[in-house]
Amino acid sequence: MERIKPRTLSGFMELLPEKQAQMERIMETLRSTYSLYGFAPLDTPIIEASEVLLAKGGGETEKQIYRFEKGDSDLSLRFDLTVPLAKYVAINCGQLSFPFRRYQLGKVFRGERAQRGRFREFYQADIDIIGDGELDVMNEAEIPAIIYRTFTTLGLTKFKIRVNNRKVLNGFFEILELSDRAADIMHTIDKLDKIGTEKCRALLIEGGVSENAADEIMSFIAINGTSAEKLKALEKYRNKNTTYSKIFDVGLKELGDVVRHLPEFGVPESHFEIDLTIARGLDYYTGTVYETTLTEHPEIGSVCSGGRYDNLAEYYTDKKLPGVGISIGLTRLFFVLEEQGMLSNEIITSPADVLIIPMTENKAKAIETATLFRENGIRTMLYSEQKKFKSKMNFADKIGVPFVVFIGDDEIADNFVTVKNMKNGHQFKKSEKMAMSYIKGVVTLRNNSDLILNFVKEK
RNA sequence: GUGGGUAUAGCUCAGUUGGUUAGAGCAUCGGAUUGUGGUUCCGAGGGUCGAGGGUUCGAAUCCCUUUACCCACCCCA
Repeated sequence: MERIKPRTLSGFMELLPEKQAQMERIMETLRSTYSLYGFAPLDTPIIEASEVLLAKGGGETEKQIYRFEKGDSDLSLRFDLTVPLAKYVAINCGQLSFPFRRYQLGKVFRGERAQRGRFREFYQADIDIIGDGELDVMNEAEIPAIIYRTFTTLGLTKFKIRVNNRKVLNGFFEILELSDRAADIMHTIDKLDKIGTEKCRALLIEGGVSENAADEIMSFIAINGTSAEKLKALEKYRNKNTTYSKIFDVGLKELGDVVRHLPEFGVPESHFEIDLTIARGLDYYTGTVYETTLTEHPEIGSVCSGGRYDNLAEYYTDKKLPGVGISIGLTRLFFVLEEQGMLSNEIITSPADVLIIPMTENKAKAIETATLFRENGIRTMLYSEQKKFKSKMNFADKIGVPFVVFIGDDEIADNFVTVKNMKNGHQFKKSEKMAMSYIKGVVTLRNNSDLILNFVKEK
């Protein structure tokens, strides 16, 4: 028989059981943290009608989307969780209570070329708050608090949430009479970090911006200092918008409000900053935008970003649904943590808390003990294979199970079980029930004290 | 989509100017050792050298084509 060489597609992450256990633990942490802020869980299909996903049309999305036909149906794999949310809210808005807060962990797909830290299938962990017609700016200040708590709960300390406001940028461009080029300019300054000021200025001029305007832009985004100092420096652009909307002034007030409330929400000054170069590629953002990077690993890019949008579902409904949300690139985050050796090896990755090894043909007591353990919440594996003793112990070692229970003829005759602590090798005889409560106690203690990550290598 | 690199055992890789039967470490399996593991020792299995073509007496090695993967750009989480 000709065998086919098994392979996993490039850009698709597949983990061994131990790593998967760590991944699942991180996902649990995200879910519980999101829940703390009153977000409800949501799940939507991975496949949608292409016309729904591509309602906005054009651009990178169309190039990168996985699209196929099944019968007469034109179908696509979702490339983010925001568009499916828009669809969901448009369909169900009559039955939802607004502001609607939902979180969603799910796989998304992008048919771009894979590279370091960039995947074609990856998890996003999104939260969004959707308002009915209106949504207070306070929600925009709450979002970074959730990012902060999520990351610190995971055990991360070295990250920075960078905040900006699109209205500030758009208002500024309006002052320079460059509104028609706003998207291009934002795109260019967004790359400042990567390409440097010289090249950034050159690109602006190349894009048709006058030298004077380019210098204005460069000095605008070069504003530095603390958040308070930046806000103060921005005051000099106030009242310069000629149009009725006064968009810069509105944006500046929003940015000030957000920044002022962040410490009240529990985000320390050290972990956020105003960064006037943050623009975000997606053009539906209209207000506050966020980007979070690991300060020790800037090369990997943003691991969490998002922002405020005014009209989530405009392609599906007349209803005006403003919102704010962020997305954590979970697969990328996990990839960095794994690569940097930051994933704790203290975490329990064993699929079981105890392995019961029958030492005799008479398996009844072993099975009964397994049943008793399971009824009491102990993750129990029963080793049924007819292998040599050494093989059985090797198996116990490999899965990293903390306890082994032997049940042989002696145990059956005198009605006890032999419990062995695999960490220190200690071994003792106990009644089934005593063994059960002993193991349960130790396991519970370990679970609660477990850290997900260790940062020994964080300098 | 654009540019560069790599491809030899399950994994990480050696393999000389082209020359006998292509090697190592790790992993796997068996034995030393049938109620006490991680160590050690001994042994075994495992390869159409990515695929196709060419040059040559002879190709893992040189040439061409192709595919896959990796890195970077674009873009993004």
